[in-house]
Amino acid sequence: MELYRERGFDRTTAAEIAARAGVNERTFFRHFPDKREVLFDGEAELRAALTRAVVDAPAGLEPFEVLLRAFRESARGLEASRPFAEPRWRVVAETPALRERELAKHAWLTEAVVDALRRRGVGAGVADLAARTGWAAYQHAVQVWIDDPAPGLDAHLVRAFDDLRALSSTGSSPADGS
Amino acid sequence: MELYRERGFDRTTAAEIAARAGVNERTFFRHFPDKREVLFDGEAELRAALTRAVVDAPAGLEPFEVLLRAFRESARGLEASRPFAEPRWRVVAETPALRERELAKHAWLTEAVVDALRRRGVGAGVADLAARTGWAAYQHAVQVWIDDPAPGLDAHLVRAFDDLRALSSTGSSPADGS
DNA sequence: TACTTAGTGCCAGTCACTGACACAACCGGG
DNA sequence: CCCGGTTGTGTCAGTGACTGGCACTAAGTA
Repeated sequence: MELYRERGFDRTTAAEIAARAGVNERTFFRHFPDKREVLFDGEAELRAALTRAVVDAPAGLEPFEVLLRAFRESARGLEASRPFAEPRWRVVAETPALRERELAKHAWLTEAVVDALRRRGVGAGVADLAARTGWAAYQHAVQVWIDDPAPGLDAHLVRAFDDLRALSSTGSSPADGS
Repeated sequence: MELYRERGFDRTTAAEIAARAGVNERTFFRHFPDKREVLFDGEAELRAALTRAVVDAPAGLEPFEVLLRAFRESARGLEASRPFAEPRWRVVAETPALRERELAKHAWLTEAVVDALRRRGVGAGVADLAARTGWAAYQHAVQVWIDDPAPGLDAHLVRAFDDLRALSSTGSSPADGS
């Protein structure tokens, strides 16, 4: 389905994608609600995995500890699939319409994290704040890792949460390696 | 232009909007790049105001202190315009396509905050992390304020940053009022 | 074998958006 | 006073993403 890489997303028609898949255009739209959705297929599994990781984390952990654990876990899968995922990132990054959809997916995943935290007994307000800011730190780590894969996503993730702690304590600013 | 409220966004055609504005459909698309953009018009000013607030903040402040100041300042305008903004929220909230666009605008605003922080001499990595997580806390506060306006957005904002601090220090969880 | 269900092709229609061309209003300087 | 350029607009024709409706086929089930 990576006609997108050849001609770019905008210059690829739904009819072309369907033809490449040996199928009718109408049939294509029966499998995917729209043209963009093709690139965001695994998100449901990711959501489930994230939810599970949060819910199944050991009791007694603070919300951010739970989130860091869950993100590190899901990051393993992301790191393993980087070779396949990388060309997809490129297409998404250069196409505004796809970036919008990606952000929507992230909001959807964040909601899942909120729900999962609440299932652990975390209050609604704290769950929302923790999920939003934790997700932001996660995305920061992913972005840094995309630009500089050498240290590994896991290391970037741990560092992001450390830096966030340092930022929050109104004492000293963390050292900046970038 | 609030035909959207009467018939909903999806059931309102660009031709209808243009007609209501006493103008041709083609002319409509010369003023707005697309149908959604109509509802996100002040964003450029908001971006400028946010950038200015961050850049002009007193020297010596920590990144989160700068952000909290800037957000509190921009929140004043938001609080004042709530009566006009509220119906708009409703339309956006119930229309997935508009929520996507809103998230894209937020990403755009976050980038502006990153740039503004960097202009203060904040390192690239810290600026990105602080802007993302700070923005997340801001959005959390706005959401809480939408659901419960009584305490004022400013109070919610201060509380969000306090709670974030409490969440980050791996000691105790903040009390949850929700 | 008869009945249902899922997956597909085909057709016609709506609607967001775009490029091209033409026309009118205004604005500068000659 | 007129003229060339800029700006804002209307009109038309076209592309392409989607949608509803109908018919057909293949597979599963009683």
